[in-house]
Amino acid sequence: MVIRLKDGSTKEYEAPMSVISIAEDISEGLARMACAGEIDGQVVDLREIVDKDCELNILTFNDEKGKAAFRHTASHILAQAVKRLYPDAKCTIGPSIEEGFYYDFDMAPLSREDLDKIEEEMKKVVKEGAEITRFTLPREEAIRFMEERNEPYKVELIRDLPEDAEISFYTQGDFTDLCAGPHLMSTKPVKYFKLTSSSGAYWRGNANNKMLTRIYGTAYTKKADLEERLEYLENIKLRDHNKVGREMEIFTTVDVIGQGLPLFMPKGTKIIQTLQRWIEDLEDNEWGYVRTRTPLMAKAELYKISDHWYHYKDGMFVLNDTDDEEADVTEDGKEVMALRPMTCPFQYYVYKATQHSYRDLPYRMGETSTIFRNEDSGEMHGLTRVRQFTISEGHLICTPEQIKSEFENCVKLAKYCLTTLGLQDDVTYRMSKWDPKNPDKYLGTAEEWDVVQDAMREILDDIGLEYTEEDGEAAFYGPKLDIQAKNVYGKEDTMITIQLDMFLSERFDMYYIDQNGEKKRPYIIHRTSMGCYERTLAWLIEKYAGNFPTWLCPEQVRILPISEKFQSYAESVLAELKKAGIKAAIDERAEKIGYKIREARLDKIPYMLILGAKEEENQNVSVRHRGDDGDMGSMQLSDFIRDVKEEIDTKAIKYVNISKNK
RNA sequence: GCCGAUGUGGCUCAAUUGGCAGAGCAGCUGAUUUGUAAUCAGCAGGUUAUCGGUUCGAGUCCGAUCAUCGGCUCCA
Repeated sequence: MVIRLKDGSTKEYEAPMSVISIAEDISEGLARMACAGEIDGQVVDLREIVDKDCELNILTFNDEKGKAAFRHTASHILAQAVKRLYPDAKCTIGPSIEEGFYYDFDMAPLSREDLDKIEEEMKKVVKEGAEITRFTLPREEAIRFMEERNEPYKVELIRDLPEDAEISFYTQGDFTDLCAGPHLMSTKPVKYFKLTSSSGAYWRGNANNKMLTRIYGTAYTKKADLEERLEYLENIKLRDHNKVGREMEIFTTVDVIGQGLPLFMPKGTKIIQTLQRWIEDLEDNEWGYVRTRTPLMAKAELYKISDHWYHYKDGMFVLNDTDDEEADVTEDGKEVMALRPMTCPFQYYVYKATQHSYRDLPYRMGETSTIFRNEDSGEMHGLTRVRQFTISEGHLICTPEQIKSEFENCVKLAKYCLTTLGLQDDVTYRMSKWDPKNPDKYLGTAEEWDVVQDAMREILDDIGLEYTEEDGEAAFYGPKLDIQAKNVYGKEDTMITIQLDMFLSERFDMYYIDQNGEKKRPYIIHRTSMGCYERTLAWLIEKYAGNFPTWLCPEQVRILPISEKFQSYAESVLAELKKAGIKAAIDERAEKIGYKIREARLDKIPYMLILGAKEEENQNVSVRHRGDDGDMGSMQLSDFIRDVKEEIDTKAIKYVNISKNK
């Protein structure tokens, strides 16, 4: 047989051979590094026997799939250690994940000390360096095998496998686990690992199932890589918006006000105001939007028309609620109301308030819209998951012919916003589809969903966007293009969403008059340009570690006179800056200049002007910025103002900390 | 909502087995008038998240509630 390798070369063998033997034949070093194989694009175990011509790739820790096999083996080592220390623990599943691995056990919760002990036991397992072997069993024997070992979750997993599935097991020393593989050849190479945390996790990810104990860990081939990762986890605190944002006095929370209800302090408010003014002017002046301002609450009736009442009532703050879901008034005659969880129907009524001809379309409505969602108590987090937030909301009412270009423009606008903020490379695009297995959660029929999803896919393909598709992530009224970003901890959130709605114009009886004088149903696009201000601000804090682009900074220049003698000069400089529309302030404290510079840095102010005798004499300023090499020397004030103004006006991203998140 | 951890001045942290709540930074008042990461002195700041219990005595032990954090689940 002829084996083609990654580098284009070929190897010929008379008899069938295992992947690992072929790796050994290529080079001893490669065999040592090998984590898994890839035959014609299919990931396989190192023990896989190759018996025909194929393309073979030996995967090492440097390949994502090799890394996964390595860390999956680490999760088995974890399971082996847990079973030794806690023989009653029941094994469930233990996959590799992006930055490591986890394993879920049915056992009592663990403390950090427990994790340390398990880690010690894992070190013993690795030191023993047991060979890992694979075997398969027929279905009934496999079930019996796990029943004998008192592993009910494994039995359940086997029973749920397709009838024709091959049921494989891996053994390392005194531990055997049901597992599809692939795995390393022994436990020996997994030298550098760390158990990072433990938490609860539902069996099979279902909240109705039992809560298991999950142990998270990470593993590397090199000590330095592990240390780098652990150091990164430590340094995350310097970016974490929830910590940095509070320290910088951007926002705070108060126990008696409640969960998910952040208070923006003057600095945070100024940043949001800057963003909001930018977005509103941008949409209205350059993208053809009209602005609306609609109520924050409405009668239950409205949400019944939109169907939110039936699909989303648990997520709404309902006022004067009754036991009778259909009742529009309480027993003592009060109207049942709800705070709005979205803006859609409100803007629809703005559209409906006047009659529209096809000539009026597309009709693009924008609103800086505050909405309320009654999130479960455990869900709130900093500024990224809150119960009240304000979104750059909008709905576009258009004819069928316009839907494509309007959708495309929404994507362009979102991309423009992201690029302006320097976030364009940190996002992924996801087409969020309905869940065909769960049609009750959605309006409409499978046929209707197919039509609109196909339409969206066609638009996305035409734009040439790179995107993934995911079932079960759609809105109940239509599919979405979600623009996703990860926070510093790697958790993904939707930042921007653009949605196609095919049902609500019918429900709200919206129409336009076409060329023939006939009433026609418009199409609706729900969209946001820059998402919600809370989440976007959180993202910016983490992206720039609080060192925002100058145009967003609540204080752009701090004036630092070296003594009170230069107070009047400082005031004249301040006046010049203010006249130019630059946000500046004088530091009037009498401390040493070095101390003031440090304070300005902690406040993450972009520019510091140092004023003393030299500057006053020359009528100039000594400039430092917050970057690593902060000294810009002295220059004429007018030159400085010109440069800063240009930076602000063009929304340039200069002198900000943009070192990449690892 | 579920599992776990945490909660002491604005911030960071102390407080032996249950035995007088303390320090640094920030703040305020003076003094100092300073050239690139910390000038000196003084003052003030607390019902130890809240409520209840055990105890002669609770920051410390127990219970409940609230909030925060790490996850799970959820996120129109």
